[in-house]
Amino acid sequence: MTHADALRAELSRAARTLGAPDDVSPILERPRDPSFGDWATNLAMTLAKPLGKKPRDIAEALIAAMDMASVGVTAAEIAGPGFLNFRLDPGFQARGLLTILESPNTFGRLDIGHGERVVVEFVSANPTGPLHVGHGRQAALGDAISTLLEYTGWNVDREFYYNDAGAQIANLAKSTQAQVRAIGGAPLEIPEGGYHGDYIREIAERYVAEHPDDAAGDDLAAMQAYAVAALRHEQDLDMQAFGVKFDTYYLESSLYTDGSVNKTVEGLRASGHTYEEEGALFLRTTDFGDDKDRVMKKSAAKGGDYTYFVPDVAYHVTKWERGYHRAINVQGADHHSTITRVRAGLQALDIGIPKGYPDYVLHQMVTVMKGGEEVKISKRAGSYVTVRDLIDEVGRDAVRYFYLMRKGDSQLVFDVDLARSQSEENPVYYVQMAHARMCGIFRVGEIDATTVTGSGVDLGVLAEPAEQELVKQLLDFPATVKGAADNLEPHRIAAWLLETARAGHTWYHKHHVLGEPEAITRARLVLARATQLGIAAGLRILGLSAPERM
RNA sequence: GCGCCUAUAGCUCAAUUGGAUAGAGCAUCUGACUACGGAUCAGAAGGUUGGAGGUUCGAGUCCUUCUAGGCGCGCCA
Repeated sequence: MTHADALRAELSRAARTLGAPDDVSPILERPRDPSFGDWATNLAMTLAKPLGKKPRDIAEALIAAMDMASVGVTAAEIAGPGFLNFRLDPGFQARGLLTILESPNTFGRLDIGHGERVVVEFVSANPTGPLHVGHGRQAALGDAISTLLEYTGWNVDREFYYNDAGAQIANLAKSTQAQVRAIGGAPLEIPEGGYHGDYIREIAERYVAEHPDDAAGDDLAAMQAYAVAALRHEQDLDMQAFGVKFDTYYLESSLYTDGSVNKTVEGLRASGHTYEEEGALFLRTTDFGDDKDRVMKKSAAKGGDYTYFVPDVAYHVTKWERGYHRAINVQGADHHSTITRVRAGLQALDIGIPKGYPDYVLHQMVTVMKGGEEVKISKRAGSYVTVRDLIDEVGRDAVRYFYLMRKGDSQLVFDVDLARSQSEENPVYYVQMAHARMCGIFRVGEIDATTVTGSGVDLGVLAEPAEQELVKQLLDFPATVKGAADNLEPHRIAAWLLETARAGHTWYHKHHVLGEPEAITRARLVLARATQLGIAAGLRILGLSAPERM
């Protein structure tokens, strides 16, 4: 139980003695202005209506009813329209640090998920080209969201869905074939809707070298398989360079071969939500909030294939059937129209899948600037900036932090030319530096940091304002983790790290640890150790390294 | 035209989900290195939160409307 929990409980108890309902749950906040104290609550204002009294009178009664000493409160004041401000005993507050030292690996961890399984799907790029900067945002977001969920008690699987079937793959195969034939001397004719990137040429060259029997480029299936395998391998290397590991790779093609697509179509037909029109099969998605019905199966005149959303529905059925009762899809905002469609398909099947399944985290587009101009990202035209370029340019940590420091639903401008100069001022180094500094204290003092337990240390001497601020900041970590996990917003961790680093740097600069009177050195070592562990924990959630020296 | 997202300091972004005097970084200006790392610190300046109404003790946050931008609206994926 954190100190905030204890204070909340005491507030609830006091409120009930005044006649408040049993389920009263006071909200504690850190006041913006530290001169207002360490904790503040608006409880008296929210109770004004149900109790029929003035907020300030209720606040006074609450103060009288509370046992302040038991929760370390040294002063309580009423302010403004009825805020209650609490001031804490410094030593009482600092003892919260001991929980960090006792179990560094569980600091901030919560059990919201109760070990239930959740699948987080992200990147899911078609194997038709290298991963570009937009995929990088997904990789950073998806990975951090996954770690956040693990941190809060979920059993998480990271999944990559490969659209290795359908029209785009056929285009890839034909584009490869055109390049293979061009190598053989034929004029280069990239098909309509085909891919123009140089990487197709390279794949074709390797194909020719490894398939001397098909120099003419007649075996389209072989070229398709070869190109897909080559691009999947490239994408794997990209993700490896970014430090992202997937637990499962799910192939769209398998949904056809194992009968899932057919089963889904039969289920939808049986549901009564389908109809035929002009030779095509439609799903009445308007029954589930879509603005128009969608084609499931094209008419014979258009090829008679299933449209993409049919395997998409089948795919999400497998998620449910594989035991994931929670599913989160991280996708670019350009895919948002699929949300209604997929959910409609799952509802139409009526197989017990809840309405909001799956969850979506949409992120806005990434714009790339190069040479002062916007680079239009187009795989088909062959113009883009890859994730790997970015990592090579500025480093993994800086790229990850850059993606994660802002909310997903704001657009992101990535200026490639400024990437390097920005990287030197990237806040991630500021944060890592704070961690390295704490490590430096132990290095210079020749102290094994793991032996600092805080037992027998009087933490009451950590009374300097800079120390109290750092203590409070560190103890806010669990609440920050909860907020970030509940909202699937890793940028909150980035913001916490920045604040903590600032508080750490300030404290470090103002107050010396080593060479002080023993009582002070011992207490400050506890604070240094807690800061080191806290920052490392935050960095770990975002997938960033915590270097001991820089 | 319809749907989703966005608009906050010169720039890039926050704001504990409706709380008190809207905060950081970068850039600009002024200061601080003989102590654990100056990749740092202290300070200054910078705002009608796109406009207008509304809801209430209280609005950057919720509602209405307007403006501007992004994305989507296919028998493409």
